[in-house]
Order: sequence, then C-alpha cells, then structure tokens
Amino acid sequence: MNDMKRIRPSEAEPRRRRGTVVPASQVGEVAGETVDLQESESLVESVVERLLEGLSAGRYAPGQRLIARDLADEFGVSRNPVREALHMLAGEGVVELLPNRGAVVRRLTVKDLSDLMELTEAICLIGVRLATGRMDEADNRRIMEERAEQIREAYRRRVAGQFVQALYDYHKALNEISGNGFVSFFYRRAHFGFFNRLLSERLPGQHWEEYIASYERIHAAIVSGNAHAATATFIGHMQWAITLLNEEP
Amino acid sequence: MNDMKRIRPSEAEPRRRRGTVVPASQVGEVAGETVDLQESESLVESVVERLLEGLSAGRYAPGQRLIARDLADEFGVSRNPVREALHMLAGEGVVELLPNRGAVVRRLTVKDLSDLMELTEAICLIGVRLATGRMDEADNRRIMEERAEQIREAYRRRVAGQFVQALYDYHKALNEISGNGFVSFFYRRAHFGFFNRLLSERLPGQHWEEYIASYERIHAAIVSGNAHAATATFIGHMQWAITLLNEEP
DNA sequence: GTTGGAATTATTGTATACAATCGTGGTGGA
DNA sequence: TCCACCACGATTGTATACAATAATTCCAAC
Repeated sequence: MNDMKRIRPSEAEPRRRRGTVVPASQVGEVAGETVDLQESESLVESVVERLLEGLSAGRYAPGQRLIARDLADEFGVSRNPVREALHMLAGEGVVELLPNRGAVVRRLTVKDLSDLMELTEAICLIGVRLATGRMDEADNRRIMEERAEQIREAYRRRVAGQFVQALYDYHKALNEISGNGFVSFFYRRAHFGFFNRLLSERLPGQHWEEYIASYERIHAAIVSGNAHAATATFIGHMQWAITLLNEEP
Repeated sequence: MNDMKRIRPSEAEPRRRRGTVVPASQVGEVAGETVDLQESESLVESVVERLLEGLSAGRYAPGQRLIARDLADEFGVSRNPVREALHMLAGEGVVELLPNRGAVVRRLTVKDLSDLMELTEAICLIGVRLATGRMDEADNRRIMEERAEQIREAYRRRVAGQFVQALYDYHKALNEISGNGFVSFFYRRAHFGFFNRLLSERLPGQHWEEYIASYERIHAAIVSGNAHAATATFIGHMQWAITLLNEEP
C-alpha cells in the first residue's frame, strides 16, 4: 500500500503560491514523493494530523486562509483528501468553511478563550468528580502520578507550551478514567487540544507559582480520593485562571 | 447559480443498490434532476442537512452503514460532496469512519445516552446560570416564554419527539442568551440535536407529569432571575432524568 | 487622483476515472 | 463435511479534469 502510483504526468514547477501559507520545508519531499503515511492510515487522517500539528506549531495562524491546492502540494497529495480533512476539522470547529471562499483557521478572541475555559471547567469537572472515586481501581493512581510528574517537569523548565499540554494530558487521562465516554470523547477532540496551545500564550503568564501550587492541591485531593475537595479546589482554580486570563494585557 | 450544467452524459439507470439504505422517495427526482439546493448553499451543506434530517427521522438507523455511492444517487450528486459531508459529520461525532470500510451511523448504548445526559447537564448548566442573570436584557424573557410554550404544547400533545425537541430548543435559546459563544456553539452541534432524538425513545417515558412539572419550576426560576434556584432545580431534574434513563427497561 | 467596470487570474466546487481493498461465494481437496 | 484458497464483485480511496465563483488587475473615463 506504500507504493501507489501517483503518476503526476508533467507537473514539476512548485506552482507559485500567493503568499499566505508558505509552510517552510516539510520532509525531504523527493520528486513525486508522497507523504510518508503510517501503517494503513488513510491520507485524510494523515493530512488531518499534519494540519493539527501545523496548527499546534503555529505554522497556520488563526484567521489564516488555508488554500487546498497549496496544502495538497505541501503534503504531496491531491486536493481531494485535503478537502475532506478540512471538512473534518470544520466539523470539529477548528476551521471555518466559507462558501466559495474555502477554509480559514478559526480566530479566537480573549473572550472566546475565556468562554472556552468556562466550558472546559464544566467538562473536566465531571472527569475530576468521577475519576476521584476510581483511584483504587487498576493502576489509575499510578497513571495520574505519572501525568502529574509531567506537569512538574514542564513547570521546572518553565515552558508554557509544554505546561499547558501537560495539563491537557492530565485531564485527558482523568476523563478516560472517569468512565464517561462522552466526556472523554469531547475533550479528546482537536478542539481542546488545539486551542490549549493558544491558551499557552497567556497562561500561566507570570503566575507559574500559583498555578503549580493549585494543581498540586487538586492532584493531592484526586489521588487521595477526596471528591469534594478535588472538585472544590478545581473549580476555585479554574475561576482564578479565567479571571487571570481576562486581566492580562 | 441555480442552473449549473451538470451534464451527466449517458447515465440513466438508477444504479442497483445493495439493500442497505433504501431511503424511500425523496423529492420528485425528475430524470437527471439535482438536489434542489437553497440560495447559494453548497452541495456539501445540503447533503449534511439531508443526512441529519434522515438521521433525525430515523431513516438511517444507528449502526447502519452509509454507502457513499447510494447516498450520492439518492441526492443526485456525485460521491465527492457526499464523502465530504460524511467527513464533516465524522468530525462532529455523528458517524464513525472505518478505514477502507466507510461510514457507519454511530451506535449508542443506554450507558452512552446516560453519559451524554451527564455532559449535557454540565454544558447547559452554564447556560442556565448565565442566562438567568440576563432575563431583563432585550426581549430575552419573551423569547424564553415562547420556548416554554413550545414545551407545554408538546406536552399537551404527548409527542415525545416534539417534547424532547422543544426542550433542546429551549436550552439552545438559553445558551444563546448566556453570551458564552462556545457553550452555544457546542450545543448547537449536530451531536446534541441528533442524539436528542434517540433520547426521545426513552424519555419522558411514562413520566410526563413529573417532567413537565420539573421544567415549569426550572423555567419559573430562570425568568424570575433567581440563578441559585434555577441551577439547583436544573441539576436536580437532570439527576432524576439520568436515574430514570438507567432504570427504564 | 479616483472611480467604475471589464478582463484575467486564482481558487473553489463538482464530476468522472481508476486503483486498492474488503468481503463473499464457489471450488477443490483432505 | 469441512476448510483452505482463489476469483470476483462491491466499495472505498485517491487523482485528474473541468466548470463556477471570487479576487485582482488594469484601463478608461470623469
């Protein structure tokens, strides 16, 4: 399945682009080379992944237009899987599809981020509440200890992106443990994963100490199985973070 | 824009289908007629709409495989917009995309519905809390009174589908009023709209009286601007409804 | 200089074509 | 009778082709 034809008869010139995407090198891109896809992964999936990766890395900025042809050239595929990937991301709310105008990376205001935090709080709260009652099952406690260690590691390095990512992964694991499939499903969506990156431009900002202290308290309550303390601490933290978000310049 | 060419050279035989979809008549379907699309609506959008409509009407059952070619014939378009629509719905979580096996309508167990209710509670709670504080703005109170009347109307008729739909619309309006764009965005997604239909097969079940009474209390608290009463009543109701859902045969 | 509009280009939307893959049913042999 | 295996049909995945729409440029008129 790796050696599909992909004839591409004449084509050779990189097809001048108009100055929007300009994605800076990808892999080697040998002449006519296709995107090196994983075991039996469809092109659409790999395009989605690479788009998300590019979004996370900031190569595609919010508000930026995504030209299907350019992306197709960039990934070495035709426009078709690219369009399907864009529709998928549109379904997840990461990009907007303007009729006859193509796809645009969704733009977020601070108000949007604040709203998203409020929603995230509500969703993750379920995870915190349910998972706290399951710390004795399987190796759940160990899993969460490991995730907490990731948070501490990112804290020591003071890398906001890694920190926010570690927090995201922490709650992802928590939601998984919670047993509520929908919470897990929703939180895993590109949506939250992607927009958490935008969040890292504003959080924790200058408040590393308070942030890590909050999470140590939340984590302690969770692994000790104290659901009331866990939810209360978590709510308090999120409210503080939202305030922080809105106060920052 | 209504008279695009769409040459379709020979094609004439309806292309035998394999016995899965068989959607029962659509519009007239004049020979070679295309799906009659709204003002400047792309084919993908109209296909998404018609798929959702079919899902809501129960023409496509959970677990059912969706054959791109059959859908294309049904809607009078090519497979391409159909595939894009399916990817969009996959992004929204309504259908699953199996690699090399196509799309399947997502199947929901009672546990799934219960989990979804729990998530819905968390999301709508934000709407209830925020919107309650905005009843004096604009004509918000009138809007909610109208929505409440829709609920009462469906209650009088004892049509579960209409009832659940009216409840959905009530919260949709509430979330809109809340001012949290993400809550509104998430709740509006096909997801909730579609799966609410599955819910109507089990709720309100034999408990019309309690259900309407609960909502009268919630509604009264909301329009009176009493946020604490509104949220408390709403949480109580949802917990009861979730219990009910799990108890039913 | 600015404005209006036609020509041109860029880009999307849709359709068709074909290769790859999955499922199925038949056939031969133990 | 049952199982392995091959051939074939059905369906998806991907690419190319072309029409339709939006954006841009350029030129003339005021």
